[in-house]
Amino acid sequence: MDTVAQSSIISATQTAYSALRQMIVTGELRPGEKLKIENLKERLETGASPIREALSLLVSDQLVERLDQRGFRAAPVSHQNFSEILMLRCALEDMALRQSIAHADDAWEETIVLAHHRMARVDPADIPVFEDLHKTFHMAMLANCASPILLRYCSQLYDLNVRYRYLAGRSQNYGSRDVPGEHREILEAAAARNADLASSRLLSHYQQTGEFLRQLSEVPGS
Amino acid sequence: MDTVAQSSIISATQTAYSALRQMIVTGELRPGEKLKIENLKERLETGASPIREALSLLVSDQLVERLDQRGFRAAPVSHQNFSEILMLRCALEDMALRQSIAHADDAWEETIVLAHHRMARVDPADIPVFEDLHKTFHMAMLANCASPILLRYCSQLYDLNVRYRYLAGRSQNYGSRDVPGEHREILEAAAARNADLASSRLLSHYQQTGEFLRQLSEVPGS
DNA sequence: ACAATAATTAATATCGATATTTTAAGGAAG
DNA sequence: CTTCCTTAAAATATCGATATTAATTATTGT
Repeated sequence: MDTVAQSSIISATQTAYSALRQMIVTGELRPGEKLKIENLKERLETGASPIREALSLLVSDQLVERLDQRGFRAAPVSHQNFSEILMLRCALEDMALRQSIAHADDAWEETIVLAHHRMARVDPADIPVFEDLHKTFHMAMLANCASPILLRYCSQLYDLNVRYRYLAGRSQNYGSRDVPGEHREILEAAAARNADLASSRLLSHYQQTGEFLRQLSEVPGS
Repeated sequence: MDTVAQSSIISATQTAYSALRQMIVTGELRPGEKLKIENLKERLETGASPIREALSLLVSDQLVERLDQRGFRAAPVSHQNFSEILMLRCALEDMALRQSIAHADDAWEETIVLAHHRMARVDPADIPVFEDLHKTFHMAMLANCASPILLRYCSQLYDLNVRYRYLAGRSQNYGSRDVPGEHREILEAAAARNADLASSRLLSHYQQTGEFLRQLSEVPGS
């Protein structure tokens, strides 16, 4: 069969999953777009089975919808959906952050300082690198909450939100906002174990971004 | 190929998904148990592809775990996991119920009254029927919250919790508790649009069940 | 011309077979 | 007797092909 290819250690399904996820989050696959297996087989250079399985995984991440016997499509977007994501993120991350701080120890404090440092030193214009470190930073803040399911939900909602950021167009600068400063202040409050302050800063951070995105025109599905 | 079989309207994947879900929730497939495709092919009388896809869907429901290249297994259980589910359910259902009541209208009120009636009139000893109506009742209370993602999380957590009820053994009666009475009181508070009272009754309902289950011995995985 | 229906095309869902990888077993050496 | 390596068995992951189902186009009758 196929000579080398995905030989290595990682399965074709995982490869397809990561690639498709990336393509949907960045908007390369548009909201509502029909996801044809044949089509994706070529683009990802793999068989139908791994793609089908990857799409099934993405269904539960709410990035893909399965239509009865009519295959898959990228999840559609809407103002309503965006507002819901923002609202839920605030509620769940508030919960996670407070628990995280409640269990704070030196090791965790060092983790978040490091995650912040790594994010702060790269150029935010290098989107893929920055986005990755940005998520790592935010998740590190929550990671100490000892609630894997909650973390999973936060991670899912984070990705759904990032998708809207990409769809709104990444060339936007954030006006008069000092986003790095906001990050630093959230970090400082968390490191100081001040849950109320850290949470209020985090939620404000999200809501400002939410307000900003809300002003941009919605990207229509299909 | 196979003559009749899954002819009808519903796909083999959906059939396998429902069946496997049921088998895991009821404990027919034990926590931590290896889920061998060959094995399941026989039991469900279908091919490997639908089973594989169904298992992928269950992964995101957190009822199944995927191990690198070593297939699937039923999600393990633990006290910690149970506590987390209970905690999250209380937090998320509190949120959903309050929003549901905030949007209350006559149609919703009628829905929950009806759902309660249908649950109340069947014999709780008829487990499959009662469980179905019980979930329908609880979800109907939340359904008015206009937040599909939140509802989905609540539904997931509900199922994860039901699994623990099955694993703890369904023959248990709930001691001195008047569970039907608790349901009625939750319904009444919600119908009266008293969010604080309804929520406090709902959470107490869950926490009592939680305490009860916590006393039973944990079912070991594999 | 237009609706309804029939033929055609395209795409999905599923099967059966195969290559890869993991697990288990069996020896040989230390 | 234990450890490591080799070999055999089992199971997974994936492919290629096919039957089903949905979408599209052509056709016919009014």
